[in-house]
Amino acid sequence: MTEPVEKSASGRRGTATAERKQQIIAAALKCFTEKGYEKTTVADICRESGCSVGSLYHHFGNKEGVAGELFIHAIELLNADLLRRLQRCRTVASGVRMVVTQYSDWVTAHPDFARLLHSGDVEFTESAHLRLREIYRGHITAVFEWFHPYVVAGLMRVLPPETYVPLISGPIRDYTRQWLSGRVQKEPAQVQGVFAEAAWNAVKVEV
Amino acid sequence: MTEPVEKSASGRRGTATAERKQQIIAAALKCFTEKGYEKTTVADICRESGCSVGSLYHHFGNKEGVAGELFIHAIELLNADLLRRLQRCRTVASGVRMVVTQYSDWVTAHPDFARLLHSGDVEFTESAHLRLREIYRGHITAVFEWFHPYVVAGLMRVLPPETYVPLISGPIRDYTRQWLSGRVQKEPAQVQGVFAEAAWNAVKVEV
DNA sequence: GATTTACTAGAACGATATTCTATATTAGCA
DNA sequence: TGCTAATATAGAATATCGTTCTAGTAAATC
Repeated sequence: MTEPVEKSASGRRGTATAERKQQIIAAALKCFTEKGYEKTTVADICRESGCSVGSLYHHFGNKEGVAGELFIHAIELLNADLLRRLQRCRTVASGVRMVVTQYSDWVTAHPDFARLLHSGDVEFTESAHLRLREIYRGHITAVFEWFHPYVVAGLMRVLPPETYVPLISGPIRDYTRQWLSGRVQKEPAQVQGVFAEAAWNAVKVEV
Repeated sequence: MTEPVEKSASGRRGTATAERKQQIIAAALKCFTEKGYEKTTVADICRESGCSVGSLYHHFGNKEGVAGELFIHAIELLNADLLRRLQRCRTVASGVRMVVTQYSDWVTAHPDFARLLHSGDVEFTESAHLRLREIYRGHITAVFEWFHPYVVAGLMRVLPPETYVPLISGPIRDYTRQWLSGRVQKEPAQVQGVFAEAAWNAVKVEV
């Protein structure tokens, strides 16, 4: 199980390579969405993208490699969208609520990505795992930096650091999970109000 | 893929069969805990339990069948434990807090079961799926019945029914997930106070 | 005791992820 | 431009693993 190549992409070759990888990624997303990760075969992905197994393994190392890149791509879209929307908030309350509403809007708009992110059965290669940890750390740091001034100003409760994320995002994530598995009907975006309010309630300073 | 046999267990044969099934279940739990569901092979389970493939398939139909029974067993332990502890509560506030503290106590005490319940990559047979839905429905009903009088009495907020579970249990479940994946160190039981308080805060009637 | 049913065993099978070998294409450079 | 090394593609071969099949054993029932 050798790691896939990662080379400087110069000229025509580079863009062609990037396109091919993109085709495979797109085909994989389609297959995973239709049949789930476990049930899509690499033959499926090859058929859908029109590439050979050799080519797929050359670029991604293995099936997990494909899923890993797709997963990371999805995470980065989600994270970037949050930071963008968070920058526009002008009060702590709206910032906390935004964490919830952005998440529910995003998963409602991109259920295929959401399903992938929640699926849990994607095992990662060592390198993807490390990269993911790094991305998570960076994102959390950026979000905490946004909130930090308000904590200092006494507008947000001081809590054990590792509890903020579950307190604010836990309920909407839990609801989303149930929605993806078909246990509840209403889209996350339709019930975000309740969860956004609860999130602010959980971290605001009592009057 | 024929369904496994399910016969009346009478005499020596019956107990021997039950023991054998139990051995397989126990071996499976051990393997899943050590290597994860996907990476344990049925050969692993057979080796660990000392049975043959034929025997395993006779009793459980397939690998999912083993995981399904284990999963259901775990869920039922968890649910029964909650209902037992909930019955001893004498106020709404303590009941809501109990939902959180019981969960965190239980997953801390049974991390192997917790890992299985959170793993997400167990696909179920049709019958296991239906049984699971039934169990979930019954449990939710029982829990809601306990809380109902308090809602009627105006001591708990009236919210969309499908939001109670995420509001109360979402944060601790989310935290547990992070704990199981190694992203946070403290056991759920060590931070349950914050989440129990938040749960009550989310559903209590404002003064 | 005979017969049916439940159980066990392990070989055989089929599907699928992965590796291997060969070939083609492109980039870099003399 | 032609040569060489690095990249990329293709598909056959391999290995692993879930599942099925066939045969044999033990227990229950009559």
